[in-house]
Amino acid sequence: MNTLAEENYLKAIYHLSLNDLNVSTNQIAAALNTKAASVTDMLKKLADKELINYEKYQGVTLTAAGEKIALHIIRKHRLWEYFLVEKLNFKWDEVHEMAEEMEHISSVELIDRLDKFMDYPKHDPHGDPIPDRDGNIKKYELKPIASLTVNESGVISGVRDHSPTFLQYLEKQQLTIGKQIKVTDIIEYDNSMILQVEHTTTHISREVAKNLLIAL
Amino acid sequence: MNTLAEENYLKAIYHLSLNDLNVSTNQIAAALNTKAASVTDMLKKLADKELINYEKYQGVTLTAAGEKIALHIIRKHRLWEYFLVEKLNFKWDEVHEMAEEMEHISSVELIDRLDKFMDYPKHDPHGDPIPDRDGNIKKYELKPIASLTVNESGVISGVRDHSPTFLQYLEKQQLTIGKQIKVTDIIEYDNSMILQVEHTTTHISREVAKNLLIAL
DNA sequence: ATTTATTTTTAGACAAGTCTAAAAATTTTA
DNA sequence: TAAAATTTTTAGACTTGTCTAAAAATAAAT
Repeated sequence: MNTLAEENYLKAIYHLSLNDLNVSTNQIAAALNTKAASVTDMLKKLADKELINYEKYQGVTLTAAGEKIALHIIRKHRLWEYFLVEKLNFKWDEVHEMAEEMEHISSVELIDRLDKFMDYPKHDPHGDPIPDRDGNIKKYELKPIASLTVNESGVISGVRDHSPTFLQYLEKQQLTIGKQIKVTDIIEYDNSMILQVEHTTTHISREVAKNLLIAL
Repeated sequence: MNTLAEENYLKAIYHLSLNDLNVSTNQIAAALNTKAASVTDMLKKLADKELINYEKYQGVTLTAAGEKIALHIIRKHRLWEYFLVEKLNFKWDEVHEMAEEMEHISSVELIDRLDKFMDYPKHDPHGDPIPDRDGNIKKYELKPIASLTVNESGVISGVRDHSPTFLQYLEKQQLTIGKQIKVTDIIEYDNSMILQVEHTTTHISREVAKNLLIAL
């Protein structure tokens, strides 16, 4: 259907679109670890296939068809991540690279059965929503802990940084998905925050607070 | 490590080696649905990497390194087939194409955990032995039902033809892995055989008898 | 033991996806 | 708003894996 490279471009454009309406060539190049010239070549191909809207120098957006494909890849990625954590007992910081390969396995029937096997999970191990088979995805309604003020609380429900080092740090501090937290103090000097997490207290930097998300 | 194409060539050569010591260019081309000229190109590349022993016009054999890679791919293929049948409830005739994609997922840790998750199966759904993580594989010690004489019996333990049509036929006749069979008669005219399978009687052609294997 | 048929290899070409270097367009800055 | 900086595109080249057509080697047949 589509090549591996095309799928990776569509997925990258989808993710970048969440932050910027028009995605630039350089952004895509950075996300895919390739060069701008290569990106331009591929953008022409994807535009020919009507998977993206592309005008020279103006950046790109996904067409409905392109977005559907991107969401299908993301669905597969997140279901496989869930499988790896829940069934094969990998940690949440270990599964991304494997899922990057597994998301390209083509069978739709396989993914539907996998979904059923795991009893239709709604979120992957990092709290990201899993699109359904028609490409419907729950709107992302989380906000960073950094936006809270003293005495506000919430439930940890997602992360903005998926890097293993960040995830390992959170694990060590017990700051994992589902945990109830409360902001007990904010240090004015550096905007770092003191959190109450279950029965312990943790001190996190503003950097961490911006990348840890709670449910609204 | 190795490209997808290289892995497919090594696997094909391994399978063909089970019937012929030296595998010919044309045999490989037929197995991979490609042209002899393309095969020659790839054989040079694999020989450069010392994964095959190759002398012009003489056919090829796998080196120890090449065989190890082939067996690793086959291990992954068969474990994924087992997963698809035992965990996702696919039928034995539906899993080959999916496993062809899944066998190229690279993580060794993933496969070891999958193996454990399924409690270390020894055979895939078609009765083929699953190599261990070091590339050791049980010697194939099965013989076709066609080699039996009247009143001999055995347990169905493998197939020589993995095509969906053959597997579906066997399924319908209840001729599946693990079934005890006994030859009650052989029709001299066409060498077809009458089998006792549990409490029923089935009549199979010589063609089928050659492709259905029982344990020694 | 030659001729014929078959198999295999070489030669040259092509598509996908990438790259570097240079040109063109856009954006920023003074 | 014109010059400078940045971004994006074009041009041309390279790699991987494939192909067709033709040449070379091997095997089969008379």
